[in-house]
Amino acid sequence: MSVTSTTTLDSQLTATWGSANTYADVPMVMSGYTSRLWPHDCQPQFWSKYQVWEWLQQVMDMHQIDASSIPFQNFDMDGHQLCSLSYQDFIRAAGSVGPILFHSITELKWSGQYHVEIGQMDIKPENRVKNDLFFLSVNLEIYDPTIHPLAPAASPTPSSPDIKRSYSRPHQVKKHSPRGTHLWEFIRDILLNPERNPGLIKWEDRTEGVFRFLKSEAVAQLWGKKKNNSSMTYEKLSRAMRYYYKREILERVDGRRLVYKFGRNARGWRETEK
DNA sequence: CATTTTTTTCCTGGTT
DNA sequence: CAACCAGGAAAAAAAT
Repeated sequence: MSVTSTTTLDSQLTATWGSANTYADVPMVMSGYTSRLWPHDCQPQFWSKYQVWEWLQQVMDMHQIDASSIPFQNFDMDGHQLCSLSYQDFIRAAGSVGPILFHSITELKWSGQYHVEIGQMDIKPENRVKNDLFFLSVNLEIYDPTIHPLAPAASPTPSSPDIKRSYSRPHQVKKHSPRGTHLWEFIRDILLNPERNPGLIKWEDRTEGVFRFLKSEAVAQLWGKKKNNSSMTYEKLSRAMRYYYKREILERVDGRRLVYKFGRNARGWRETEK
């Protein structure tokens, strides 16, 4: 293969997101979206201890903070208790990471849209480690816009002995697509996180679910980063996108290049989900 | 561990 | 010409 354009998208991306990813003290406040996706009753207030644990892991992951830097024991509580903690409580419980956690939970509280699946979750410590290594191995230091609030994120799950699917409820969560590891979800999550989406993809028609890639190669690069595949290209990514037509996850939009449209089988992108 | 689903690679050929 | 779009094939990766 001939390595054609080796234009460093890295620099382009890092330049765009720049230092915004260094969380000295909660810089960007996501005041952006007012969406209320996922009508799930998975608001932090109702989280189980286990879910609180997951949330912790995810936040740590997305900020690339070593999980051992905060005493998890301090968060041995359920969602209700977690939500009642004050900013100071967070500082006390997690030190310098406190603000980040506080910011995260605050966001989740008012937007009530996290969506963690308590059903079946593979619980393997290895996954955690694998994820951490993944992040560490990534040369780019860009902030992955897809791992925030509504994104289930790549991080599968940490291990937690007892509390597995303890949560009662006749028919557990029916969803069977954990992590947001699918391409279309990745794309969706970028669209849903405008604050951290430096013009990579843009809504063309928000209510119709039409969007357009502004920086095709950059998105491919980001996708590749997530899949730990540095040779991802838009050419290849787009092939995968085209397979979604058949499954009606995407609808074809011809004529306009780099434009796609969510189909009836794509969920979670509407501002006011059913 | 086997099967099925998704994604990745590669490619030929057409289009903007 | 460069950058896309369309799909077919086949292989690799992920799920289940």
